[in-house]
Amino acid sequence: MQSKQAVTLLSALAQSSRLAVYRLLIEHAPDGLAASAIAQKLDLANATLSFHLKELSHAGLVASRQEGRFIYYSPVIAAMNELIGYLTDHCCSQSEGACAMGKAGSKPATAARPRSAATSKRRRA
Amino acid sequence: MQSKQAVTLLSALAQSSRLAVYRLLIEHAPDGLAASAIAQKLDLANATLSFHLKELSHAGLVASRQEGRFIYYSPVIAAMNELIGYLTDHCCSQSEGACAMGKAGSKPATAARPRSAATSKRRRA
DNA sequence: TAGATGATTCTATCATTATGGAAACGTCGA
DNA sequence: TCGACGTTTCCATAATGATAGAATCATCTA
Repeated sequence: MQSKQAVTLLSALAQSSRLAVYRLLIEHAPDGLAASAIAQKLDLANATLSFHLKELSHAGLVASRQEGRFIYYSPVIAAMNELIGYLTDHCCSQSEGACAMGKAGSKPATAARPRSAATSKRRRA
Repeated sequence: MQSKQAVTLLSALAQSSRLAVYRLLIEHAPDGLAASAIAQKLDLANATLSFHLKELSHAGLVASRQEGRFIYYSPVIAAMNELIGYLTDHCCSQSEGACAMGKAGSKPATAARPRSAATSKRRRA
C-alpha cells in the first residue's frame, strides 16, 4: 500500500459519522446492515448517510450487496488490515522498535463494547 | 482511546503533506528534524509546514523541543500505538477474528511480525 | 399497471481545511 | 545593540467537505 491509498483510507475514517458507521458495520459483520437500519441507529438523514457510505465504499472500506429493496453494507476487513499494516510499518523508528508489539499495555477492554464480549480481543501476539 | 480522539488522530494523518511529514519524522526518530529541514526536504512553504506541524502536534502525534534557534520535531510513538490499537480493536468482527494477527493474507511477513518495515527499505505491500 | 418503500442523486448552503505572502516574534553571534 | 536567521502568526483566498430537502431511480406487492 502506498501513501496515497493510506490517505484515502484515513480520510474516509477521519469523520465521526463515518467512523461510527464503520464501527456499527463491524459489530454486524459479516452480514452487514441495510442503509435504512444504519440511518436509524445513528440518526442520520438518508442523503447524509448515503454520502458517507459512498465515501466509505469508494475508499474500499465497505462493500454493498442488494437484497430486494434493501442494500446491505458490510465492512471490508482486508482494507482495514492494509491500513493497520501501513501504519505499523511506518510508526516504528529504526533506532528503537517501539511500535505496537513492544508496548502491549494500552488497554485491553477500552470501552463498553455492547456484545463483543471480548472474545477475540488478543490483538498482536 | 475513544472515538473522538481517534478521529482527531486520523484527521491529522489524513492529509498527504502531514502524512509525509510524519513519515519523515519517523525516519529521523528519535532525534527529529528541525522545521527548516522538513520544509526543505518536502518542499513546503514555511507557513504551510507550520500549519501542518501545529495540526500534528495538537493531535499529539509529534512533539517539539527548542534548541537554540531551531525547533526540532519528533514523532510520538505512543500516540500512533494508541491509534493502531483502536483500529485493531474495532476492525475485527466477532464472528471471525480476521484482523491483522490472524489473517496473514495480504502481506507475507509484516502482518505476522509487526516489527519489520522500519529496518528495511522495501516497505511496500 | 399503480402504489409503497428503500436508496441514491441533484442541488444549494454552510463549514472547514489548505495554501502561502507578509509581518511579527525569538534566538543567536558579533 | 544590531542584524541575520529560524519559526510562527495573521490574513486573504481557494478548495474541499458536510448536511439535508426534494426529486429521481429501483424493487417489491397487489
